Amino acid sequence: MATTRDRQLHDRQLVEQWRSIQNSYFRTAGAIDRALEAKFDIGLNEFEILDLVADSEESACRMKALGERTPMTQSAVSKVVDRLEKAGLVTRETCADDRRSLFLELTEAGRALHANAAVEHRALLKENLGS
Amino acid sequence: MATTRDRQLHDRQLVEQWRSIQNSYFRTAGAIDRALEAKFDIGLNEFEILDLVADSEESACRMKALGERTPMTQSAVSKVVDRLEKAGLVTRETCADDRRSLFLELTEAGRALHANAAVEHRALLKENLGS
DNA sequence: CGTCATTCAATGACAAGGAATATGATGCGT
DNA sequence: ACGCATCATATTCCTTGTCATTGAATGACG
Repeated sequence: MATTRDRQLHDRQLVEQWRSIQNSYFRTAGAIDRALEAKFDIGLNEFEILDLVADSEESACRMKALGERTPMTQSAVSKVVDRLEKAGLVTRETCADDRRSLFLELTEAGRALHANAAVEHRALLKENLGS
Repeated sequence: MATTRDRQLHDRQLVEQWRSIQNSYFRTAGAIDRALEAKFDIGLNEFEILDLVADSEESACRMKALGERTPMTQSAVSKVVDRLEKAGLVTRETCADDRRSLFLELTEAGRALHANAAVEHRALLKENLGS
């Protein structure tokens, strides 16, 4: 039977596990964010969106799809795309068959920046996630 | 020798691993945050501080120590404590031997709320982290 | 002591994210 | 064709976080 002491021990381990996840998440995200900011003048969230757009270089009306592949809110995605657009890295193209939806496309500058930033991103992931 | 294809595969796995960490972090943090907000009217960060204060129910000039045990910035901690104090859950006590530092102490209300919230917190950790 | 560098914490200006809501487009039921 | 629910996105408002700076206290050292 589970004693009170067992329960406390288990709770303590859970909390330790959680703190360790938090730390490694923040350490990694922070390192990547600072590096991208410094070298390419974009934040982590902006890169993540760029990365998703680059990844699905095919059909479909993006915005919606993006929302499903990131933990960001719909409004956060909308604002990140605003910034990317202002920075000249992506364009919003209206979608012929459903004018509510939007296509996102990388500009040449966007493609170039993504290529370089991705190298940095992967390197920092490797460094921080081990393996 | 490592081919270009090997490198691409490895990168893809790294990115997958990272997205999985992100998702589980946000899922867990989000669930806890919403639950605490709904039932106890405090956010996750506020609870984490409360938890740390409750945990080190002993000596030492807190604020500083807190900064070392959480990924939050010093100024974030300061503001979280502001809110906790306004909510009547902790008090800032000046520290006799170093008047730059501060003690934090739980009020009775703080202790009570922490006790209840901790149950919820642990339960959600267990649910989300598995085990 | 008097200075100077350092430390702890608070603050103000600003950026970013979330919730709720607005806007406009679609599509269904009648 | 009209009204209505629903969908994709944008926008507004508010909260929270960060950065840089400030203020006060301390400590080291000549």
